[in-house]
Amino acid sequence: MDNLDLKILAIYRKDTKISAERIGSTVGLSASAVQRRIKQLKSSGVIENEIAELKAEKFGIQMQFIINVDLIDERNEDIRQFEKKMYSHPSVQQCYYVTGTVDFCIIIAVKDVSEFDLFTQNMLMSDKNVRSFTSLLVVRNSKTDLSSFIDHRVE
Amino acid sequence: MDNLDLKILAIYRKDTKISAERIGSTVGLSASAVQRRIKQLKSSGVIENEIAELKAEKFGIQMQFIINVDLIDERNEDIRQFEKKMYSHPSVQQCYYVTGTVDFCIIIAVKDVSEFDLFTQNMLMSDKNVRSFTSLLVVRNSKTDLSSFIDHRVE
DNA sequence: CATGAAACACACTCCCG
DNA sequence: CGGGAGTGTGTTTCATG
Repeated sequence: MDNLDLKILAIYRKDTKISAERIGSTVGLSASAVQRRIKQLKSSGVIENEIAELKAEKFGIQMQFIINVDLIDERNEDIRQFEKKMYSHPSVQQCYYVTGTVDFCIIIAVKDVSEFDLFTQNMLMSDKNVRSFTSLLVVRNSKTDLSSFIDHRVE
Repeated sequence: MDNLDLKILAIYRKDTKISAERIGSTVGLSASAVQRRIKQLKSSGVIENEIAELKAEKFGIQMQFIINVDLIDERNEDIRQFEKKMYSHPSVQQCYYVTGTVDFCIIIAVKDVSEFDLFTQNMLMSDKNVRSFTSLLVVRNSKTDLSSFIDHRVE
């Protein structure tokens, strides 16, 4: 993976529908070469998958919460069970199993406060293995993921 | 947006390279109809963008941390400034501005502990407006985002 | 060994019934 | 909505350096 690959990734990552010809014209390569490299990046696993990001508001989702959860029993089995329970719920976006002052950091997306309230009641308060949890309401969040990482490494 | 759209989204969201014909054969529609609907979903903004997910390990990234940050001054200007600073750093994946016991919840991806140490020194400890912060090491995390939300709503 | 150009195949676009 | 002709894109092959 050389610098040309990074340049291609920096563009392609943000928009997988862009044509290889356009990428080539900005990185200084023919369309064929760009397509070959993208294909190679896929087969080598650098590009894991190509997905569509959906606008949550279009589904009535208006709020996000970050919830830090502290469990009582922390055996491997308990951890797995809690994880599975979280991922089975449609509101759970992310479920991080962490080490530190808490055991889990989960991010949920809900319609309104009452849906959040229902979530905490049905998924956390009623769980005998949940010792405590604290919630943070997300006011603003701009996704980036690996974007800046790649962009900072190009050229 | 009807149930057919949801069915299409559930498939297309996970793999934007799948052909409309294959989607059509599973949802019971012609390729033309599927393409029309996808086009409509894009123009209406339900599909925000189509991106590639990259394997962090291929870039030497092995660890993730969740850092909860408490600021001293919380005027709009201070908030914006801190946000901007975070997003300018290549290790920052997510930066949530939240209300609750802390002001920010940021998620960073780094190569090793020393890179994490450098981050806290250069970005947090040296920041005069950072009152305190606590870090959580991510042990395990399976991405889902809106996946389960859509999948739960299909049919 | 990777590149660029050309022939090919496939998927999307658009129009029409 | 489904099917067809037309267009554009990715794929493959080949010759070149």
